[in-house]
Amino acid sequence: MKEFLSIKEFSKLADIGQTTLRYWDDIGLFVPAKRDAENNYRYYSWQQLISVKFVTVMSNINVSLKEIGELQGNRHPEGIVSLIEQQEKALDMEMRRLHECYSIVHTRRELINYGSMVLKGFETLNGIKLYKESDGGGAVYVDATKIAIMHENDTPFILGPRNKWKPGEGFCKPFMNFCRHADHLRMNLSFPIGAMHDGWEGFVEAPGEPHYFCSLDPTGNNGRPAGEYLVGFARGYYGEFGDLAERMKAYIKEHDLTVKGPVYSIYLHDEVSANDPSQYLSEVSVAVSK
Amino acid sequence: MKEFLSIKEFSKLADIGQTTLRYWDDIGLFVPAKRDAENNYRYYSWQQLISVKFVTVMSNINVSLKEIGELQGNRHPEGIVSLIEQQEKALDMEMRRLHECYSIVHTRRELINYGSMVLKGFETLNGIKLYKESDGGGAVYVDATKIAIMHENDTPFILGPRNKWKPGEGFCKPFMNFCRHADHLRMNLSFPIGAMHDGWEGFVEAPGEPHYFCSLDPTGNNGRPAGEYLVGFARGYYGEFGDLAERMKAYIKEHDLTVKGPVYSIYLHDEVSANDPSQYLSEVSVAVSK
DNA sequence: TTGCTCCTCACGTCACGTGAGGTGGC
DNA sequence: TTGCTCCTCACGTCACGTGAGGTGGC
Repeated sequence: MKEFLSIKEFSKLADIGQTTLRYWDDIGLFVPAKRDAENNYRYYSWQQLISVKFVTVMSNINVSLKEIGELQGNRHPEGIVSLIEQQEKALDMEMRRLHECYSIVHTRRELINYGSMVLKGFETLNGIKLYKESDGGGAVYVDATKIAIMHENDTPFILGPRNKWKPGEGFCKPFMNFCRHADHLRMNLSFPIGAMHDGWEGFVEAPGEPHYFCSLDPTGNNGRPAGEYLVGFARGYYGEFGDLAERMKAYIKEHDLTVKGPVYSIYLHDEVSANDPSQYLSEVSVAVSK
Repeated sequence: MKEFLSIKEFSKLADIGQTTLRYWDDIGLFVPAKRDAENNYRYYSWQQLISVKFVTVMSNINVSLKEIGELQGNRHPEGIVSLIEQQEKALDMEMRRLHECYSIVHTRRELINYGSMVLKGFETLNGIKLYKESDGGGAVYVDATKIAIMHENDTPFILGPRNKWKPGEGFCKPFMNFCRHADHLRMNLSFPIGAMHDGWEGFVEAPGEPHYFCSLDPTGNNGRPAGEYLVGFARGYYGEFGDLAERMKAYIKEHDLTVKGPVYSIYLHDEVSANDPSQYLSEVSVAVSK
């Protein structure tokens, strides 16, 4: 009549570590059904295999051992149901939170990958997106030094407040102001951040002073619509686009293009993915028609 | 030219606690851009608002600060992408795990609630399910002391191995054997557990010795099909059904019913939801036709 | 005697939280 | 002088993990 399990047997069947079981015993959360009077060995009943599982589940969903213990002492259906109801709600929120984190890292990964492809001249493109130069016959590779017309998909974002630039001041104040509005605009600042100029003239005048910052949240209610864009790339620090504006201007003139609508700047490689500011990479795009 | 932020300002804008920032500085994970030479005040740059957000996101998805720190020291696109790819997979598993936990507590809550309704004679039924006595005209209340015919929905489960009962032995060995097969049968023992007899005769012979145990996993590939069932309730310890078999037998004879198929026992209130074994509540059901 | 399981006790770990006691500029 | 912000240092917390040293039955 072997009705009791040693700590090793119990640990194996319940899939819980022995040290965890000893700890739960120490704090009085889950005590063995029997103790050997001589050597103090712990013995668990088979029924405890059932009740211990509830403890592990609740612990797995981040209920503190204290809270679990309070219920273990006084188990009744209403108390258990009320705890479970609370935790179902908490779990729901936790899963939403994780999903947002997933969305954040996924968005960033796509930007970095895009940037890496640009730097490699799309050697690794692999047919995921089709980038076409306007003057070429078919699909050709584009690298970071080239200006090209590309078809871009919809890129949603949340637009921040309008920036105010005072002469001599850098990104600091407008950017901090953007951060301050995060809560109010329901922005999660962990998403990659982009920038926007109202129009082409504004960009040419002051490429480093965008009219808006934006949070590249895929659930955003605003964004860059799908379509044909003139696209250029620049390496270097935030807002430093080198001669990119000039090169794009020359391209527009040469190909007799008309640009319209806002100019979008997106950092593909930034603080997060590079040590050296000279290695940062941004994409500038503006809608075009012939 | 206020280009730097005090720890308080930075803490507010980034939504990270000051103690956390000091700790991250201590361990070298995320150090302020500047330190005041005189009073050792910490000053953060606005750019750090961007990079710190990546740290918080990675930390939020359970990447250890050590792992994050290793990348912070040597940031390059490939390393970041590789870490993110790993974490996307880990996040996916974590979300599945949480979803299973949700399913576990939800299933248990439904059983407890059902049990509580039974004990209250369905006073709180509220039209969620329709329980009918076979001899009554319409829908009537059923309590734990009554035998009744009810329409039951599909109840999925995973069936364990066939139990072997030796005379004089209790639940212990068969139940432990069931637990031992958990991994192999892809059962999560945290789900509520039920039992099954092959047929009515087997149940009447030995109500406390079911032929199978089962895990009430809603994704199970087996289960009690939807249909009309003769249902009875019993209070008391595992496998102790009192005179329930006799009462059900009398009901069958009186109403000239034919029972068929397996007999299902489900614990509505058990170890988890009650202190006192005399308060445990189980439901026994078997398919019937007239 | 050897190997195995179990015990207790002390200390470590991870990512902070919480005061205590002191500084520095308006 | 008062209030505010910042500092360091020490200790606490939560849920264990990790030996160290010892027991007890085959």
